[in-house]
Amino acid sequence: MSPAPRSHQQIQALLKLRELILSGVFTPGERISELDAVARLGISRTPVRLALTLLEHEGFVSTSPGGGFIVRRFSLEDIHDSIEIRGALEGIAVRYAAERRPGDAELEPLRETVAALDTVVSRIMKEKEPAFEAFENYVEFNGRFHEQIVALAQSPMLGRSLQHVESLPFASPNAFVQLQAQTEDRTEIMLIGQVQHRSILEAIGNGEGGRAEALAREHARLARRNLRTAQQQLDLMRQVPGGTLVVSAQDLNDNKTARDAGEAAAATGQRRRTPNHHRR
Amino acid sequence: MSPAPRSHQQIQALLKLRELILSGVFTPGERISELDAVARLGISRTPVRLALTLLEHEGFVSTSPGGGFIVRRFSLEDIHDSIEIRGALEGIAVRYAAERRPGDAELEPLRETVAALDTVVSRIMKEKEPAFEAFENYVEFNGRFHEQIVALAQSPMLGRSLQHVESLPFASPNAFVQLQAQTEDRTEIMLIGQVQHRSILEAIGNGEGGRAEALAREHARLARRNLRTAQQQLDLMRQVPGGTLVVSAQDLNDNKTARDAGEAAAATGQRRRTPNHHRR
DNA sequence: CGATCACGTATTGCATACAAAATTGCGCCT
DNA sequence: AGGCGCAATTTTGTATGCAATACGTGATCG
Repeated sequence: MSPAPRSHQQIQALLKLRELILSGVFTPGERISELDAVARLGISRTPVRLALTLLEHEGFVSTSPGGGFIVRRFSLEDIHDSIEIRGALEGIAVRYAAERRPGDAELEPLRETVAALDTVVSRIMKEKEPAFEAFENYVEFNGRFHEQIVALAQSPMLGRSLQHVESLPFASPNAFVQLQAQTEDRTEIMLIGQVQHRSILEAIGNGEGGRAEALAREHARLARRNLRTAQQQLDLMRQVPGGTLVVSAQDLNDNKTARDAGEAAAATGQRRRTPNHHRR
Repeated sequence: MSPAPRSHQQIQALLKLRELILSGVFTPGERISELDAVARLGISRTPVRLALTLLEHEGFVSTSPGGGFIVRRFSLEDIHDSIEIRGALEGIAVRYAAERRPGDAELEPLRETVAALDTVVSRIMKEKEPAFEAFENYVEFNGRFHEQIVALAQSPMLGRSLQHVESLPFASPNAFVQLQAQTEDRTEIMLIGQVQHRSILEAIGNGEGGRAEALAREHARLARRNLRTAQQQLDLMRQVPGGTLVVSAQDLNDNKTARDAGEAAAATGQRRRTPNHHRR
């Protein structure tokens, strides 16, 4: 009937819940009851329940032993490993791409993206106070670059695995770019990154599979360098997509001592309910 | 109250549907309607629907444009790539394991598994007609080996990604072992595989991360060799877990010509309904 | 004779109602 | 006074009913 409302409730529930988790409304370790979510979203239990199950597969929540869902906690090591995994998968992608020996026409879109990145990066490096808009451009073309190398691999399975890894937002190629904009050594990092972009393109064009793979892996590790920076200033971490899900070992202990008995009960596999949660 | 019936309907639905798909009752490309599944399973629509959604995330089915699910088709390239991805992830796992420099006590379980594999392999190679039981033993210890190297990596994210890849059964480490039992060059393959097992263990023990990674990757490629064997005799493919989901380019064309107009309609994004599907 | 529009039917999607399981709090017994 | 057990309430899990959407078929008009 109405023009757009074919957007199903499931999708709405999924998006809203993901947003609530990422924005920190639901804190890591917190238990999400269906009724909570239903009351918050105004959507009935069936689609909410389905959305929560999907979020579990995406890794945002895990099922509690007694039933129900809890928001997952992630450590800095988890982010570190996710980046490494993404690098390995992108490495396979560019190796496949190189070994297929794509024609010039096929490589043209990637060439254009790299050229666009060249322009954006050089502009950012020239200006002392780079405009916010410039970084948005960088995010756009950087994302496109990563999409294109995966597309060039022509491997549905590879795309599937990468999509799964990047469902955790801090594993995506653009996760640390906005943060990078505020760091001191951003010019150095962007320079290195752009050299790697060009080198990967060159390696694919030359059919140098091994070189392309090594480059892609090392390229991903640039994100780990940014991660270390964010690690030192934890307030920066809050700006990283999904950064609110990260709980340091320090915080973990704090939580533990704060929740004392309750946490112990949860550890024994007991269901832990939020004590008094009156609503409406 | 009752001892076991706490096994929920969702899980039953998931298991049964997965079994129906893997056993070939639902053929690749076939549309699965909820009502079909409900009638077949005797479970109400809600858990069936949820199970189908889960199967979608596992990769067994995909959503049809007009709604509903269709059984996914996999090509031999998809299997090839899945194995490569598993190899890459296991490579990271053993590199992490090596770089952690685990103590002797920590490595002991892996040592025992490798020793057990030594025994099984040497027994299989001695006998002219190796007992079926021996291969079952091999499957058990081989699976344990792969579990243990992932555990040694101590990386939840890595475990998560591997679990996702191996949700497609033909990507699992043991997928081709039963098939391997029937091939001519099984002694050679098992010999190589076992040497690799030992070498990986040695590399982890010595802290040789790069070597361990290279070995794990090459080890996974043994499965690709088996895949090539199965490729030549497509009847062998039916013995591989999930092999019924594999549709060669040849079969794809056959299906296409057979379904002619209907397939064309589906290609335009129209919903395609099974014409007359009387039941009961 | 063909094409288009309208109507009928079947299937998906959502919401609610009901049943079962579990946890918490209270009471009783030791 | 403390621990164990029972009961009540909250919450999850399942089933069914209803509404909306989309497809197929038939009829009518050009």
